[in-house]
Amino acid sequence: MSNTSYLNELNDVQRQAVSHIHGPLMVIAGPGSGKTRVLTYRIAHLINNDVQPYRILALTFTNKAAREMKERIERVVGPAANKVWAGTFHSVFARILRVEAPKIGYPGDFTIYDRDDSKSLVNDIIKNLRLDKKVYNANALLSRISSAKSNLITPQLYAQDAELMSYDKMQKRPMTHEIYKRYVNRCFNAGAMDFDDLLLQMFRLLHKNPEEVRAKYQRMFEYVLVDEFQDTNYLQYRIIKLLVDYEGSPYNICIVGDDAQSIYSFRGATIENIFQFENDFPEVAVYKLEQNYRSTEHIVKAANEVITFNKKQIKKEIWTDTPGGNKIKVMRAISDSEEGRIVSNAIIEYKNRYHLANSDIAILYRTNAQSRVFEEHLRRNDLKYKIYGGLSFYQRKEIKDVLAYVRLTVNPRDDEALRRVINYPRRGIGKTTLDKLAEYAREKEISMWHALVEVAPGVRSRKQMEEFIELIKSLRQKNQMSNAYETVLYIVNKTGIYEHLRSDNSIEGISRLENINALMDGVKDFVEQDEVIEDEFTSMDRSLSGWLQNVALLTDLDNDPDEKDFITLMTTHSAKGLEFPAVFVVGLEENLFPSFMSMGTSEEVEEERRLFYVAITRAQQYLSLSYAASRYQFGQIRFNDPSRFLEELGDENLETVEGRRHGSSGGSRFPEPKKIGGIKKLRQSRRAMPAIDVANFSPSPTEKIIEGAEVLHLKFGKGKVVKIDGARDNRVATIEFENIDDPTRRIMLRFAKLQVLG
DNA sequence: GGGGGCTATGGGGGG
DNA sequence: CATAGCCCCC
Repeated sequence: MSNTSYLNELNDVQRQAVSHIHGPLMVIAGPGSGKTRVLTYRIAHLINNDVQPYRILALTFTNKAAREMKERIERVVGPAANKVWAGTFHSVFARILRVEAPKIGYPGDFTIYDRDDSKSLVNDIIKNLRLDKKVYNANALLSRISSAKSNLITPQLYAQDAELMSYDKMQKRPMTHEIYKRYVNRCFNAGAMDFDDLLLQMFRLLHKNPEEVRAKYQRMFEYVLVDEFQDTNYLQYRIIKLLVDYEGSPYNICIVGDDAQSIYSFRGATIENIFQFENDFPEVAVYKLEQNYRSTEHIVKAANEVITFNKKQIKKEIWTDTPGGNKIKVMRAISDSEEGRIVSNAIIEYKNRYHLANSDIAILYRTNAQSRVFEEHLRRNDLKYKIYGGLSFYQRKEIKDVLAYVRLTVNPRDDEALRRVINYPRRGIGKTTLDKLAEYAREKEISMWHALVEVAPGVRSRKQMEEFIELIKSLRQKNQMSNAYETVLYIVNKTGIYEHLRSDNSIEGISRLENINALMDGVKDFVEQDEVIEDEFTSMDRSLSGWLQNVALLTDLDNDPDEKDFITLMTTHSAKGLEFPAVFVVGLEENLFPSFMSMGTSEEVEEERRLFYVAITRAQQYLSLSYAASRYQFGQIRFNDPSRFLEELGDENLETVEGRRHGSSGGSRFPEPKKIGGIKKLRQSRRAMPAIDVANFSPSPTEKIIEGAEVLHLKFGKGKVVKIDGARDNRVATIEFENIDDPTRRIMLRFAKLQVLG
């Protein structure tokens, strides 16, 4: 046995968990309690105890987590770490399905439909059925379909389920089951799997082939570990059980999780799996990691405090033995843009006072749309930053266009890809032709590609269609003879995409071209990867098809940025598992965090609270929370109360910051907020703020704004002009507003949006 | 029958 | 603020 000095880096509970080799094991791990360390050291420990690396399966939820895990294992055991089956549920199953999918009727080169593909497919089905797409909302239907799949409810079972059917009837969507059925058929006929299918088809594969397939993987995966178990759904748990729960199994299953950090119930995750696990594996050994090594005392205490407002939880209290540290700062901004300014000013101050690097700092928000104002202010202050998520590289139009051709090259039955590019670049195949084609395909239950081949000879746009067919055939032929890079190069040239983009000299056009080039570089890297791992699953993976499968499951989070020292901007969801010396959690307002979409039931609010818990526990030393009194949301100004979560942190952990004056900093049209009171007091004063009917708001011409006029301002509400000074373009109105804390405001008429009343 | 421009509509978190 | 669908022109 090799070096086991890593055991000395662990506390007692951690060490027990790591050294637990045989039988089921559950680790409940609070934030910052060394969960990843336990997981990786346990894998290293297994390898040191002569377990073959490729017989260890470690499932995570993000590629990043999987990659980090591998890197950390490698530091202990060396290159053998690369043979561990560590990856996301989706990527590991996709890898297996590439080999095994033909056993359940799919091609090995199956396409992965992303969310947009699924959505346009559902919309097409709705159109075919002549249903009202306002009633039959594609997103609602997709979430219905997704949750059916995640609960192993087939279209047949769905139609027999009285509860589901009556719910749909109540929602005025009685045809949901029919849409579900058609959706499944259309995906299957296109040789495509959506994200849920990667799990569902894996389940079906194991379930239907107990001898050849299931037994093979049961034997292969001697040890199974699941990270973030609280985020698993029913289907994922069933797959895990198929792999480890069988006659004669060693039951070497280890799950790691924290119910307080369960934030994915919207995609079917259920904490019930934790309770179920204890029932299914009664001999399970349970270890609770509660000592927090990450954050200073006030942060830890506030986190404990806030989570007690949730009824549903496994009792657990995190603690730290390093007392002291800063209190949590709470900052109020008058508007969303002001919030951007306050936060970037605070960042500058932190960097100076605490000598922080950009990379020590993160701004976390509830929704991607909030990133814009921070971006603006950070750029203005020359602070380097990187935004994660949002429109990822692979979701950009030009990238999706190229990928659609790649998909067609690999699998011409891919209807969604075909629809996307059959007329891009323009080749004279319009809506009418496409509709005819689609109808033909639907009647004969064949793919659009086959329809195209059959229909082409006898119709008016014959020539264009035949050209397209020849194009795709030539791409396929090229792919037979060349490597992935050469084929993609051929694709962008032969299809005319490259030419088309090069003729566009706008800034957007140039950036599109750059993106295509970046994509090409990516393929090249992929092809030239020199790492050779010879097994049934990876030896063939340098192909175009392998590359496609790879990128289909990548997200923005997976790209390493060129610049190293940057401030991180990301959603609270994607921040899970990360930590930063200084964290700014922003937009802490009712209707935003908690989200207006999740305020209906107490369960939903509890999930939002767990999300908040995740957010604040990312901070190691300096935590700042901010909220804006007014904010642009959906194209209008909204006034929201400060988030309820701010009141749940325990006042002794908070420090409410006075708005500092930065008179010369300019840029903002809004005066600094003056004295900031306690949050409760603010709440009351805010309530007096009238909601402005934005639809009927129309700014008056500036000459109408004279002394004594009653005016309405979009952000500040109703007020009276007391004075006008300056001349022409530089006129400034002094206005007393009725319902804001700091009523006297000076407003530049050139920029102001004021409506004269009466 | 295809192409281009305009209007209306919807808008969360992610593999 | 982005995309889909619609209308009008070629």
